[in-house]
Amino acid sequence: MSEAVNSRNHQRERVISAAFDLFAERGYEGTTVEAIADRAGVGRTTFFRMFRAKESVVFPAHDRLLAAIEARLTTARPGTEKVALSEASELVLEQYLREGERARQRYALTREVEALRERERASIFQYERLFRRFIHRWWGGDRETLLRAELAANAVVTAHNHVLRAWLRGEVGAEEARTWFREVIRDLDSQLSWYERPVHAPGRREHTGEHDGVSAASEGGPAVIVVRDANEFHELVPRIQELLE
Amino acid sequence: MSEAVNSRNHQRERVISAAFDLFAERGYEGTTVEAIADRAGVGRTTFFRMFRAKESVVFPAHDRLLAAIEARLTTARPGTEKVALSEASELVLEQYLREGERARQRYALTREVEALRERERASIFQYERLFRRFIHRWWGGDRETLLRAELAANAVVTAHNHVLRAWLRGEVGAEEARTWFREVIRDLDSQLSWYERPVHAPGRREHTGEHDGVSAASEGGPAVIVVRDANEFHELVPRIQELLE
DNA sequence: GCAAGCCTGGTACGCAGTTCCATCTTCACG
DNA sequence: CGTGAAGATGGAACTGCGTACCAGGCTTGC
Repeated sequence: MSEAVNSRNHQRERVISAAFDLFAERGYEGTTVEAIADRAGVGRTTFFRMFRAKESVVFPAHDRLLAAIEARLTTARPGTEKVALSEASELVLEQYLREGERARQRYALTREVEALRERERASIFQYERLFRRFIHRWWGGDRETLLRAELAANAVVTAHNHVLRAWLRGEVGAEEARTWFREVIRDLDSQLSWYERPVHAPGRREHTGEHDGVSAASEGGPAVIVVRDANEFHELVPRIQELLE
Repeated sequence: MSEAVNSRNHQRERVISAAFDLFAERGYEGTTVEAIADRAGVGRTTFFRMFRAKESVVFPAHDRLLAAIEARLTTARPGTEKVALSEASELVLEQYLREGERARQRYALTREVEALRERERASIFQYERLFRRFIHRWWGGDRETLLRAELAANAVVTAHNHVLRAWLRGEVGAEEARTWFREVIRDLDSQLSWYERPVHAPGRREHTGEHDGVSAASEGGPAVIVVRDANEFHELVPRIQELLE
């Protein structure tokens, strides 16, 4: 965590800001990479070392986000897959909400510029593929379940994006978006179950209390418990106890 | 239907063939637009008049296909929407089966070249949007059904592409692909019906037992608890309770 | 303090895609 | 047939993205 690294992060931030400023002033196509580099006080070469392409500066957090999702999905255990799925998507939502105005700027930009829309689609496909990979694995990993896993993954991503876009367009506030998203995921639940229904017999799945708003992942070591509504925690204690055993 | 039009179509065919030949010889990136134009005996300028971009020569029938789908969907009447949906997707499948080897060449090319994969995704999104537009209209066209229309459209397109890809990879023959596709669409039927079912009133969902603890996230939000030793969980309950308040 | 690396920025290059213009073909009409 | 208009063609020049290469400055380790 040396000074050099810190300064590089700062430099990177400066480039991103310069880019967004210029995009706002002259539009995306009207802004050359050279202009961005100049305003940020770096060379054109350095820009391309920081970002693979001009488009990439618009979605700078994408890779980190993908990694975070993968990390969250990896923690899923039998019975907690749906919570993992829901919370992993929520990571994306939260990232955007955190970015706030810049995310909305990017959205406005993306609406206008075809090249950026393509870029956005590429991101969405990466999310879908990631989710599909995990769901497919959870559901057995054989060829017959692949299509269902794909459908399930796409459904989650689509639902998430639907809510996200509403927020990006300013149609709902941050808190509304959160609750709406949870609602949508809950609505989707039966769909995912349907998709999960395998062609042949599934491995049995004991009741784990996932519908009770609590999930737990535990394998001997430390246990992590997620309680969706802290106010009803005491009602859930028996369930949690059960899950931990 | 003059001689000129005929000759132009022929010329266009020559360019496409030249492009595919060169892609096979030197790869996509290794082939310049100038080389394609030269081999086809036309000018570089003419190439860009025929195809918007280098990528476009790889998917030359795309626009026509979109139009055909739209035409088929337009003929849907109350009660025949699902047939229209199924047959419209089948148009795509049939187009590929008709193209035969060239379609498989394109698929192989698309697997290797990122730019072409992006292009393919863009096509898929166009299909999804088209289907969504129609489904949404069929289901009333109000905001509440939009998400469900989106989910339904994506499900159809995803299922179709799944089968199509199996054929493109040579895993199934043409006839198998056709029957499999119909089978898949039939399986999807109950899903589409579910998606069609209107959303619960925007007011409030009544408090059913199975959703306990999940819905009321407005206060406090989810809590995450880490228990270092799951075995001692019960001893920690009072303290956790305390922390949550 | 010196040498071995890396980060930086500059130059040059290839190529996609656009614009402009001169030339050639096609077609309609007298 | 002939002629003029409209449109199609190809060439040349230009912009800008992305890459390769190189030289100079800065950090890092000994």
